[in-house]
Amino acid sequence: MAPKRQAGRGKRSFPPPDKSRCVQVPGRGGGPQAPGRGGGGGPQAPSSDRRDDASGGGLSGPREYPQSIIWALCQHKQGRAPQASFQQCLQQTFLHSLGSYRLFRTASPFDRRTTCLEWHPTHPSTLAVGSKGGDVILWDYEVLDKICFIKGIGAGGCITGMKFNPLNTNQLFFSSVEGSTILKDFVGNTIRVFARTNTWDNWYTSVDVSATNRVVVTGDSVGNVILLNMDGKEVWNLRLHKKKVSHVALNPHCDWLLATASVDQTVKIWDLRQVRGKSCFLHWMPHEHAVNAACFSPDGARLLTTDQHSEIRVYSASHWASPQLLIPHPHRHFQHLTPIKATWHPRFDLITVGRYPDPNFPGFTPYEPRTVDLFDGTSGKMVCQLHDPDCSGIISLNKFNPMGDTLASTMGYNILIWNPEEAVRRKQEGLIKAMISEHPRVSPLPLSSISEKVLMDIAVFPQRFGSFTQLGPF
DNA sequence: ACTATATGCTACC
DNA sequence: TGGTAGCCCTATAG
Repeated sequence: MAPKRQAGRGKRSFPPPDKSRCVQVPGRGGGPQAPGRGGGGGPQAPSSDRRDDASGGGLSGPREYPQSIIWALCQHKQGRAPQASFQQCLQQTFLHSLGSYRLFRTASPFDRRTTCLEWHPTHPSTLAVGSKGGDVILWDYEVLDKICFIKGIGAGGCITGMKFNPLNTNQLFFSSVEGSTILKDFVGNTIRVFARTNTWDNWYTSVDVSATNRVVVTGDSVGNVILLNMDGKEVWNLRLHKKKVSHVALNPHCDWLLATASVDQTVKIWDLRQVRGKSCFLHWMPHEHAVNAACFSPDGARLLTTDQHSEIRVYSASHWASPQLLIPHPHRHFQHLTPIKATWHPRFDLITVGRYPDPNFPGFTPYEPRTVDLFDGTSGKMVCQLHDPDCSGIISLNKFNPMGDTLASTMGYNILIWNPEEAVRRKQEGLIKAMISEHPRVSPLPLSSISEKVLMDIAVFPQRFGSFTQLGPF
């Protein structure tokens, strides 16, 4: 038998929090044990063991009717293509490009595990990552030394939730094991304290913010949820769950709709306007295990839940009573692992989640790689797996940036950035730039004169190409 | 190579 | 309903 462990149990006296905060640049640029190329971005070994089920469908032949992006673009430009089919075609194209995603850059700036990951809402290459010691890094991965580092308190400082202030993107909301939900600027100055427990026995576990409704929601480790306005005034504070609240999420399109997930093995949907107590939920979704996360889809119509064992669920707002989709997926809980959370892609119907291979999960194979798995959000089929042979750890958190072309992951102490093969991209961008200077709009160009690869890029990521923004429906 | 360490969760009394 | 023994079994530093 394994030796008896005593970590993480019972009452322990924590070191008194050192409240002094300072700003510093982390000393370990890439980290001594960074997987291969901390901050570097050198040539990448191709990942040979990726399974790419998507390649069967999409762009096998450029002129194949009707999946060809050129066909779809023509149809769309002439106002003929049904929106759904065009969107589907773009998704197929994106899936195809996922096959070329490689580990682009890594960083290991912390002295403890990463616990939290959030992209900047408008700057496409900047992300914030929080750690178990309360440290936070703000990192522009395109500019190697452009970082902010907010020092945490060390033991017991764990960042549990993070959200850029939608009213001022130079500020971040944090919930923390240190016992507060707080708004700070990038230098670490406290702008406002929204909640404080004043005890080591209870702490905040998650935070979300609505810009339209001007409210802040935060959950704690004993089941309470607090609703506050942007000034920090408490609207209500109620015990909505029997155990720790693991996640709170406001619906992006319906700002009075709240989802809460808990280790009490339930997810609940609430109407913020009429919450009175734990029995006032609109809907109640019991799960087989504790639940790590409940995320609304970008259009607000669906809810994605991740449990602590082997289930990912998708619920539809039109029918909360039973899940629309139940995806079996190994991501079991372990005490010293950051809980695995599945997320939506911001623009396509895709779900991203880290795999923790489990000998008891059907289909387990020895030495099964710890991949990042992507699922189709409607069929539930796995469409792609990302893996880099130099990154052997379990990847707990995964999030695509708001533009949808870059994936950030966290693996233990490390931050990983996945991008389409860099050389290919640069080449394409060079091509596009040349095209733009020659032709300010794509319309006068005969479609046959543009390579399919270039068209695909314009269609899927028009934001990259300035003047083409008007082309798509997004 | 080996060990200590790190605010999880469940079942049970 | 509260306290805790037993179990889940990673990844890092020394």
